[in-house]
Amino acid sequence: MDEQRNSPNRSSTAAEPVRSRWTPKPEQILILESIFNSGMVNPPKEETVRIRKLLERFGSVGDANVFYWFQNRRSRSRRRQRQLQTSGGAVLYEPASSSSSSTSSSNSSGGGSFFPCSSSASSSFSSLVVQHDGGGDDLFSISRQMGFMGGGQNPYGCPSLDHQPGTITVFINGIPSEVPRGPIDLRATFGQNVMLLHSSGELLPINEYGILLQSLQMGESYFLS
Amino acid sequence: MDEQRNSPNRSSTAAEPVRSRWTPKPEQILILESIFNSGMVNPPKEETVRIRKLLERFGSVGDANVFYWFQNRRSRSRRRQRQLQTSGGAVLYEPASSSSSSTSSSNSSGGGSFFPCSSSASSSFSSLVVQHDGGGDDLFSISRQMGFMGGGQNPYGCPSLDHQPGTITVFINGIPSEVPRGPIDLRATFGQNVMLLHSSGELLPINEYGILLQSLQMGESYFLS
DNA sequence: GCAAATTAATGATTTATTCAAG
DNA sequence: CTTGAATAAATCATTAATTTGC
Repeated sequence: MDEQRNSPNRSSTAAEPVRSRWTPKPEQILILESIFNSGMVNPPKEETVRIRKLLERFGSVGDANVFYWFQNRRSRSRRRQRQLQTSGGAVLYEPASSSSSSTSSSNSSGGGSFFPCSSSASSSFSSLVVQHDGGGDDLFSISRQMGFMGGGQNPYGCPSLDHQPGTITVFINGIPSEVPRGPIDLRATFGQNVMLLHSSGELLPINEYGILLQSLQMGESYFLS
Repeated sequence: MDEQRNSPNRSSTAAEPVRSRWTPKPEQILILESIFNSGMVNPPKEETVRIRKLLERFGSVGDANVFYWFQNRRSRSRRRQRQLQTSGGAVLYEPASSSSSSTSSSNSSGGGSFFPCSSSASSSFSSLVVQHDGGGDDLFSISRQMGFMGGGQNPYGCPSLDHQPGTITVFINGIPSEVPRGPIDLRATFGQNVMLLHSSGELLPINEYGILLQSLQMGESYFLS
């Protein structure tokens, strides 16, 4: 990291600090989740700034807020995964959430189309089963996954301006499914402790955050865990 | 904290990252130690900026460097103290250092007078026994000791511009000694695991970092450990 | 003396934990 | 109860001390 606590607001009376905190807009959370699930789980400073600028379209944010968000996202992902690991396991297709009812937690809150995108293929996933509650998880540690996407422009899916076309159709457990091209957050999509096998029997490699390292291939067949 | 890693330099060839790091000047270390030992162990952002500006008189520094320095100083203080706690203890007047000989470690390197001060009474201590190697230590945790010295100007001893006059004379173990007015880092001055008693028998309170919470009183007698 | 090799210090990064706003 | 913010602990990585062989 860099700097340190910012104390964005300080009461003038100096007696009671009473800080307030950033409350991310649903649109912002969608963007952040999208980026995280696209595999960029620990954006370097440079990227953080770009992300912040993106988010600012929907409300004021600081670089620090973005940094914190990713830090907490990683941390809590990992923790939940660990708890799952030690206690009951092998719950396939489980929504991963703890609280009961609707749990419109965080993203997927509002209804409308947020981004100035071509409506489809933003952070789809939705066509497949669970309403992912943002519970992608991992195990050990990672170092320097930065350097994604070379020198270029906008690495993330839709939130950016010029994005890659769209989704591809694959067969998962025999069911034709639309998935986005590129890395996929397996656990966030299908639930915890999930593995994906190609029809050849080969296990698809995922990183520590449960994200597929390569895109699924159009028209291919895969099987879950 | 705030931001995050900065990657101050990046090789243009992109093959070998080879980052370099800030190497504080002895003068800068003296200033930092002085501030830390004065009791400000976790300066808030605002203070950090002021400290950085001070340090810049002796070489380029960033706010982040200052923040890191205090963070590491606290952390390593605490760790060393913990190790002392668990293993052998009660080594009085021990220089706290591990390596053998002269150990002109870090600060106290050059000979001349660093600060544009009135030569005397900068970060004295020196008149008393051990050549403090910067081994002040503490125990558990602290939160918000900020708010020192009210709204004002320059809280630290000499490095700042307009400083408090000077030192006072007290008797320690019967020996007349010059100590600076204000908080004193007990362990850095006298060694690890040291306590100071007033001649009345009362134990002087120190904070978690081994720093006296109040100034010694001119002419009084104190006893070590 | 000196430079390569080794070790010790310490700046910078990441992870874990804790606190508190909402 | 969730989660943004802050901090501490652990770790990584580079720089300075030092040791060693010539």
